[in-house]
Amino acid sequence: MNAPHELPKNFDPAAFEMKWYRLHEEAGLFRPEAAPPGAEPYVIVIPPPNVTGKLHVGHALGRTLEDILCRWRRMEGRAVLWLPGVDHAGIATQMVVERNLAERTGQSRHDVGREQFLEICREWAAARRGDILNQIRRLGSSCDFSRTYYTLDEPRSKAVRHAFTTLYHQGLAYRAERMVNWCARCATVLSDLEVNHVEQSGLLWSIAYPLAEGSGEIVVATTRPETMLGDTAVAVHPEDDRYRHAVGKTVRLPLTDRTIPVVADPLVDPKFGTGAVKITPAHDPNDFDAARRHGLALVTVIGFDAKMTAAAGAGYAGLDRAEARRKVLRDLETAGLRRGEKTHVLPIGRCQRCDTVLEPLVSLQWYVKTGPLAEKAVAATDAGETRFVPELWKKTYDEWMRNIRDWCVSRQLWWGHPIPAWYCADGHVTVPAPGADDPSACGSCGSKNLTQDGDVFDTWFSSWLMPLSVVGWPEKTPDFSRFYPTTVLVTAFDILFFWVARMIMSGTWFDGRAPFAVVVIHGLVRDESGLKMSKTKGNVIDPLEMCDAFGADAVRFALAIQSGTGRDVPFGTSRIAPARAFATKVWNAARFALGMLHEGEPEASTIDYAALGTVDRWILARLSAAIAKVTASLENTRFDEAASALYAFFWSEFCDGYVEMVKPLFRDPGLPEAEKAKTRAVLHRVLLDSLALLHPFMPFVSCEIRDALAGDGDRLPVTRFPRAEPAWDDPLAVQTVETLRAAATRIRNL
RNA sequence: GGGAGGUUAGCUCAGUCGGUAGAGCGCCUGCUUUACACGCAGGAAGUCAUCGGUUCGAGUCCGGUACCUCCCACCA
Repeated sequence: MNAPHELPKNFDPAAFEMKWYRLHEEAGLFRPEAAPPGAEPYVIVIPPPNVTGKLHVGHALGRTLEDILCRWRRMEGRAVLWLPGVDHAGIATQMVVERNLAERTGQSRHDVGREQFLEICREWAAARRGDILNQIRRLGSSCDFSRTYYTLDEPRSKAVRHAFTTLYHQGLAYRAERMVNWCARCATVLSDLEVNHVEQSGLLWSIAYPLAEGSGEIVVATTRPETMLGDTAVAVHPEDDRYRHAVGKTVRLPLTDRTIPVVADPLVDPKFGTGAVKITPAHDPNDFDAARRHGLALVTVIGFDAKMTAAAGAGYAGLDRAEARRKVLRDLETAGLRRGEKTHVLPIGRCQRCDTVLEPLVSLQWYVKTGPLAEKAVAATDAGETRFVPELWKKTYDEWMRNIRDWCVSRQLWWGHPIPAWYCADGHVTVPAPGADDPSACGSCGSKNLTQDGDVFDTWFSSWLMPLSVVGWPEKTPDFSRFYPTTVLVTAFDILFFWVARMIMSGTWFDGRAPFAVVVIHGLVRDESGLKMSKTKGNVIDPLEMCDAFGADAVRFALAIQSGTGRDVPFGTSRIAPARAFATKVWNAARFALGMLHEGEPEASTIDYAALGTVDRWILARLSAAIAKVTASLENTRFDEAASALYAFFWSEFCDGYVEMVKPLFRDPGLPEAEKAKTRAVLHRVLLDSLALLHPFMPFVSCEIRDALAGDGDRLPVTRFPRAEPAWDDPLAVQTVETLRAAATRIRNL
């Protein structure tokens, strides 16, 4: 414990913020082991930031809210475990490393080869990992860094393998040939969630398909003329009189030498377009299904590189899909088969990562059968095992869970967890039992000639296990038994499906217990006028720059006080400046108080309540009310309410009210020292409690001042959180002082 | 096409159980009052989107309308 001391006149957060962080981290205060033995655990797993990324405002908000909860609960005596980690970010990392490689050496990943490329990825990721963790520290996040996880490390790899092999042997992981979302730029399949549907205005072309028997034609309408080269039928509605005569006949497929049948299918909407639809089973999900119903062949005319294949015909093979479209339209025009076009708005799927237009293609991939998992998850959330804050998100979650589709978990990338599946020359699949080693022979035919699947898992296939894997699952570690399930998850709504819903599935499926008791879903951080941040608008705010300019305390407070009921959070210098002003206010109030307190005996903390006057009783009553309000607000995860209550109490009541009222008292030479000592004790107590109350929100300035005041800045993170004192409730004193203050205002007006 | 949310001061947002509307920023007027000009003391400013209903009383509860936002969605 340091001796109480003076504070410098200038409030300079940079002078002490990181000093306190390092001191507390090194003292092990952020580890659950710092709590008294037997303390009830309080566990939060950090949503792991991508190793490719830099801490952005969204992270700053999430980490701030988590830290407020963790610091508060820690001060309440809970064994707080806040687990930090970093995500290996499959596609994102591979993209960055590939780009770097190309810029540096002009080589592609294929040029350097898989092993070499993975080594480069590993080195790059290792170099970046520390940065992002330090950025989390800069915000003051009181994580237990001794337990830091990485989604691609040994324990996490074990968990991924265990999960997949378990699901496989339960019949819930399977390999199937289906129509998938293919990104030709990333050269991988994507899950449905990774597709951005964007409405786009395009054209709907009408094309005539002549009847094979000679006279007549059927005009089909399409938005993708280039795929006609892969048509294997034309479909019309069974009840459509216009086309009834053609059903069962064949048409000549223009630009090819093929003839294709006309089939009747209720899927066709007679009112749309021409009422006749070309069927291209290899390039359209609906047509793929229709082909199954009618036993039609698949003709693949677009390849995984988004170029036309040999099957597209001599004139088209090798063309890019866009060039192919132009050529097809030109050639149809020449053949006299174009029948006009009209504008049409259609939803188009784009790659979430690189915005490339996705191609629906048929390919063989690994899937997780999500139905049974979703059912268990929903049963748990319905039973209240996990509560959503705000509650309305449960509806969105329920809705998604009800309509859930199987999850495509394989990716044609190199960077990620390898898929533990082996194939023999005959195509038999061998997946080891959970916990078993790599197979040495085919499980079906005994062949020793096995090749491991060359794909890796979707990054989310490691993330969805987080609450389990970070505490050692599937091993029954001491951490697992103590810290699973976790207490709270704080996250933005944009990963509700990607991450939150899937974690609930993995927890309930593999362990039986939901992975967290509460999910706190916050909004998006926007700029100070409420606009979405974007590079193009140039309104992106770097939280770390803001920490340097205003102090991390101010950044945190600004975020907390704006984060209302799960809604978007306006943020910017106009929001941070008032928060810094508040920190400065606290600083200066403390400087004043120190001056008063140090004139008398330093240990002036014993309050003789019965002997106190009205003003002292008033501020104690208000302090108690503030404590009650802050505590209740935190219990309801109303960070904005808690911060506002603190701000209003400290500024309006303590500084503008109490301090101004006691000033003349301290300066009155006629007043006996014993009288002053009573008020000094109250001043001391109010300030001490205020700083403790403030600590979860502004950990640094609160420590710096507590250290000056009581010499215990090093222990503040584990100092008891203030509790409301019912004995201080004094409505009469409150009313008297409030009447007095109102009267003062009236007099000043005169 | 389905679903969710929003509309309160110039701006960004609070508003608990229905009882005479609040904050921050901005604006105006005074203040170098020895903690603080990142401050102090005051002030102006709202038809609570709109229509109807319930009620002694509605920003708050119920129904409709308008506009805005977002999410989900394989129909050409």
